[in-house]
Amino acid sequence: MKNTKQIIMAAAVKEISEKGYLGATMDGIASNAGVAKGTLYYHFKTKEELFNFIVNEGLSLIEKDIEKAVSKEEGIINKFKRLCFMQLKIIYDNRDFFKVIMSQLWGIEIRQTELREAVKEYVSFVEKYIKEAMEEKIINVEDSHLLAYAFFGIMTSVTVYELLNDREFNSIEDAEKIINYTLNGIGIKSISYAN
Amino acid sequence: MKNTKQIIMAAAVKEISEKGYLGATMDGIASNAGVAKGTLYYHFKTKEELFNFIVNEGLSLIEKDIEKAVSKEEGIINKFKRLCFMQLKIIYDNRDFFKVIMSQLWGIEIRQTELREAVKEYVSFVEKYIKEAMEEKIINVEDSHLLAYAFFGIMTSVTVYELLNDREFNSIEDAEKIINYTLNGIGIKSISYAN
DNA sequence: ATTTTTGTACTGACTGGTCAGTTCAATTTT
DNA sequence: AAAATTGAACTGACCAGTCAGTACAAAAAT
Repeated sequence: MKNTKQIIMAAAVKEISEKGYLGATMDGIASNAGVAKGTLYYHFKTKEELFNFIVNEGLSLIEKDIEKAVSKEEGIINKFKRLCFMQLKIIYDNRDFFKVIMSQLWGIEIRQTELREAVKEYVSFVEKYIKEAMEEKIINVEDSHLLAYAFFGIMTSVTVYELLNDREFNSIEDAEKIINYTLNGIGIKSISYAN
Repeated sequence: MKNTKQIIMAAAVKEISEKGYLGATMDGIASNAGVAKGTLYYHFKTKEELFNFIVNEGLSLIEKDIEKAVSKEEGIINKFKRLCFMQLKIIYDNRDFFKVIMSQLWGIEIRQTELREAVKEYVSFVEKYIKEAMEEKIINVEDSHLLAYAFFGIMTSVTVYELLNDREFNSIEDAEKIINYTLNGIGIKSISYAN
């Protein structure tokens, strides 16, 4: 009935989201999961292996979720809108997981460069949809790569917003506002700067 | 002549941006700065104090920079555009500092909640300009608070972009593209979702 | 003019605590 | 019976913070 590996992973995500990778201790994760420390090392060889497993498992589950929801939609416009909405929903539903990702995205340790590769793949996955929409002339931009990252950034700002305001960001209203900014921008036309 | 405190701070930003707060060691920072460990503790009481000093110093310098550049512009439209551009330029010029901020934004440790307070203040500072632009009906959104965070998110995605592609993001072209997405969006009109 | 004192900056060996990872015999679950 | 889990003791590397001492220039005392 109880899947020990899943329980350990959930406890680890919680712990790492709160204390960071180095701040999280194997003892803490074990006691949080309600298992003995030995059990952690029965399922995962090292702390790093546990971390990598969580990241890869998490990201691939999310990709499947998006793929499933988007494929149900008819027409590229609806598909793209659904992609935006799913991205927000998933970040909200997996806040702790995203905190782990965001906090570990920046350094030069092996686990961090590996994480970046995984995230890069995920962004490419999103870019696929953007390219499709571009080819159908649905959206009016020319650089799908750069846009995919801007997309990633605006969506993750949701988590920042929530964290910084001790506020539950879950109203459909707010999600729609964010999506609207993404799709329509904030209004001022054209720009040119240098220096 | 040489300002030891500044040298230490620069070395600390570099070290923490690469290894995170916990991964960075006082020994490493000291040797990186070319001073003895004791010198660190002569200038800063603890590692945490060093961290907090870096964050507050860094953010207030940036605010001053933006204030200065924006106040030179005439008219709210130009001011707002300059704000966008400055934000991108500052992130690019202080990549390591921003990596420190981004990696430490997420946990529940004291230094992290304090950092969030500082960043919150910074976002409020940006929001001020957005509100101004809203009141003058220059931009067509109604929620300045939410927008300030979306703005923060899209701008920081620049750093993610650069990191994930081992690419120097510095061309004015790319900056203009990002600003255009921010101002004009990516094209699809209106949206409504629920579930 | 010289000696003494003071304050500031800096040094680096040392300490005490922490934590990943190990080991393994005993128990429980399947 | 085999697989999974427990629990507790142990090791050794690592690191924040300490502290007694050095260096030295400038001010004060003689």
